[in-house]
Amino acid sequence: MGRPGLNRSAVIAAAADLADELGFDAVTISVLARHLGVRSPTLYSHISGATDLRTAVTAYVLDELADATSTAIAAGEGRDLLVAYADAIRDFARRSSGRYDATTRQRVPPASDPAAEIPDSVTAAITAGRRNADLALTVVRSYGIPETNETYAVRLMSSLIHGYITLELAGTFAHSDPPSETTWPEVLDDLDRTLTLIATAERH
Amino acid sequence: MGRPGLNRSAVIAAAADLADELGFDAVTISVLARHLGVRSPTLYSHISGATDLRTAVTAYVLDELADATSTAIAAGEGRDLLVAYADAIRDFARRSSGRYDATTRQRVPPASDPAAEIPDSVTAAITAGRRNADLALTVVRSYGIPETNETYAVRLMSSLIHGYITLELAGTFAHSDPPSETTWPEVLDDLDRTLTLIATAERH
DNA sequence: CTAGGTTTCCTACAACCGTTAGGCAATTCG
DNA sequence: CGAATTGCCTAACGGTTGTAGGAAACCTAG
Repeated sequence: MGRPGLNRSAVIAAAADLADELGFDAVTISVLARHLGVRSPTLYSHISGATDLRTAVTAYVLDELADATSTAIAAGEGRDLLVAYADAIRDFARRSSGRYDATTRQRVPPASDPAAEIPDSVTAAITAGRRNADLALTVVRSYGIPETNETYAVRLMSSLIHGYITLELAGTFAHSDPPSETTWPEVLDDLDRTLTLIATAERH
Repeated sequence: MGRPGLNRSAVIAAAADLADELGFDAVTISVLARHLGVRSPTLYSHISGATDLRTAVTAYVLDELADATSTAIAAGEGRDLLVAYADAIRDFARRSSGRYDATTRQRVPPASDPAAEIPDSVTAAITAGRRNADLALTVVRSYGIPETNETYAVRLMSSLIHGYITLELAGTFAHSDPPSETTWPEVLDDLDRTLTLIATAERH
């Protein structure tokens, strides 16, 4: 039925590649259409607009990231697990910075109109986001952190990893010694120490 | 000489306010012109284009942020200084999220063409960025951290603070207990502990 | 008070992007 | 082979960036 050609998945995957090539800001209908060798209106058969496209890319990339970290933390626990997890995220961000940008640059819609339909891409992004949150929880739990402090530990770990990667990618660390490559393991050392402390010591 | 009216500073200040009102993405020639009650081409007398405008806003806001943290850390040392510093940044980000976005969303130009002129707004942003970096260094130094580890400590502290604020602003912490307000002081506690450790313990 | 110069702002225009509407052609199924 | 389905197209509209050139307002000098 009908003739074969592009489909939604192919369009979104191409958009993710485009983000890596030219930056997430270049993920736009016209640029993407040019890259795919079609005219702009063609894409509206597969996506419902520019925001839908970008949100769909975010969801797609969040799933890729969850896949990457998921396989990285397949084995090990405690410090090894933390390093594997953090390295997986950082490697992902360095290998494809446009994709990583997509995971952070997408604002959650203000949920303004309760009558408004929630697009598929939004729920997909939320689901994929939760998947990543669950993986972070797995890492924290391997430290034996009591349930009361799980959320706190996830926030601490995520903030530090995300913050370091963001600043590194923005070039903030590029103009001072030592190289960012050197300080990264030290950051993980200190994070490991703190997570261990949270697991063992009683907190007020 | 000439008639009075807008000038570059007024335009950029208005753009910063616009970022807080409608988000940094809304900082665009046409929207800004509408807000100022003039036509779009008018703004080209004061700025050289959309990118120049956004970069100038970044520089302007980075200076505001440096002002805020600078007065916050006027007194105190160690833990008190850290809390004052971090709270100043977080308060700034929460009070004006569009402005804070401007500090992070601006990519450094790839410095592609060595023959290309570097616009004033870019050098201003770099200078303002360095001002903020120096303030971070002041906080770290008050812990008595040896010079060898200063850069590392700045990176650790900046990553954690920036990461937490970014995720908090993105709403990542909004759907889990305890509230973000509660975990923030704990983050600073752990950061204080780690900075103290870096200052006293010998590091490999 | 008038003339010049300077600066601000405007209209007009070209190019590009997002988006909608409607039509042609290719493919697949009965 | 015919028909439904689907993919892509052209045409067109509104909005945005950016350029060119002109008109009005203001300050200063004579």
